[in-house]
Amino acid sequence: MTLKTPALTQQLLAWYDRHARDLPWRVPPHERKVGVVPDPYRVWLSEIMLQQTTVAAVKDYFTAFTAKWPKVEMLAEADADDVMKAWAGLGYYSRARNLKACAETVARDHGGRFPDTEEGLRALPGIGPYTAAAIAAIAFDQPAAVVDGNVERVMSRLRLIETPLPAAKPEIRAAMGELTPQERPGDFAQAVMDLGATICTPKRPACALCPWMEPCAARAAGVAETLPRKAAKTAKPTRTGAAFVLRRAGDGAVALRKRPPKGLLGGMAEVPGSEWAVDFDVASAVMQAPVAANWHKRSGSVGHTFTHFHLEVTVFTAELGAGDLPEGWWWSTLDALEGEALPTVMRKVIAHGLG
DNA sequence: TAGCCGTGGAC
DNA sequence: TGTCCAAGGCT
Repeated sequence: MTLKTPALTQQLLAWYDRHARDLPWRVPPHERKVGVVPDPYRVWLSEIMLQQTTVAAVKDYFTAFTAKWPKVEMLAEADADDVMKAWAGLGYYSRARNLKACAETVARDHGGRFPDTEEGLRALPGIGPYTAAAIAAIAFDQPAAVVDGNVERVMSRLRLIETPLPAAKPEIRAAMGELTPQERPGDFAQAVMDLGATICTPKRPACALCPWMEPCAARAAGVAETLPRKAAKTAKPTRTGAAFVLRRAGDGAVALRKRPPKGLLGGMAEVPGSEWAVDFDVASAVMQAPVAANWHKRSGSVGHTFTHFHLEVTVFTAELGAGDLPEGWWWSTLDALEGEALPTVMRKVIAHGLG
C-alpha cells in the first residue's frame, strides 16, 4: 500500500523547491527531478563533517577532501596521518579516525559501495542514528526519519512538545516519522533542516516567512522561541598547564610530538607540555620541562575552551643548539608547521611562543 | 546514561 | 566577556 503524503509534507517540499540552500554536497531539487542522483560517498563525507559543525566551517574542508580523495577507495588507501592533517582545525578528531576506518571497511567489505539501508549504515564506524538515516534518505531514497538538532527544534515547535530534551527524543522521532514521505524522503529531511537553519532558528525565529506558520502549535501558543526545552547544563571548570616551544638553533624549527591515539585531540600533533589539571601549579611548571634547556616564560597565557572545560596554558620557550630529540619527536620548520596535524589550541600556543 | 569529545561565529 | 550552539557518536 502507498501511504498518502500529508499536506504538511507537501507544503514544505514546495517551499524547499523554491528556497533550498545551494551547498557543495547537495543535488538541488530541480536536478533530482530529472534523474540526477547524489554520490553516496559525498553524502557520507558531508554528513560526517557536519556533525556538530556549521555549514560555513565545513565547506572548504569538503572541497579539499573531495579534491584530494574523490572516491572512497582513495580515502581508504590514504595515509592516516595525511587524513589527520587534512582534518586539522575542524575539531572532534575521532571523526577523522572513524572516517578512515569507515572508508577502509566500505572498500574492503562492501566492494566500495555504501550499504543502502539504515541498519547497514549504522554498523559502520562513526555512523550513528542520525547519520545512518540521513544517508539512507538522501543517497538511497529510503523513508527514514532523519532527526538532528534542527529537526528537534522544528518538530518540538510544530507539535508543541514541551518535554525537555533528551527525554523528548522518542516523541520528536515519531512526529518526524509521521511526516516523512515515501516519495522524496531525502529532500524532505533536507527541507526540515534548511527550515531550521534559516527560518525556525533557535533565537528570533522568522515565523512570518515560515511555510508552516499556520499549523505551528508553538506559534499559536506564543512559545515558539522557548522550544525545545533542554536540561540545565553543568558549568565548565578551568584547567591550567604548561607548554614548551622548543626551537632549533639556526632555522628556528619547532619540536613536535604525537598525542596518544585516543581521547582529547587523539592522534594529533602537539608541542610537549604538562598535564592539564584544575590544581596545576604554574610556579613549578618549568620543572616539568621535557628537556634541559634555558627556558624562558612568555608573558601572559593562551586561553582555549573545549567542550567540557576551559584551558589556560603558560608557554615556555627555549633554543636547543645540539642533541637529539626524544624518540618519536620531530622538528617542524616554520614552512612545514602549517601542514602539520596541529589542533587549533596548539597553533595558538605556538603562535604565542613565536610571538 | 551521562560524560567525553573542538571549533568558531552569533549575540 | 560569557554563553549558546551547529546536519552527533562513542562508551
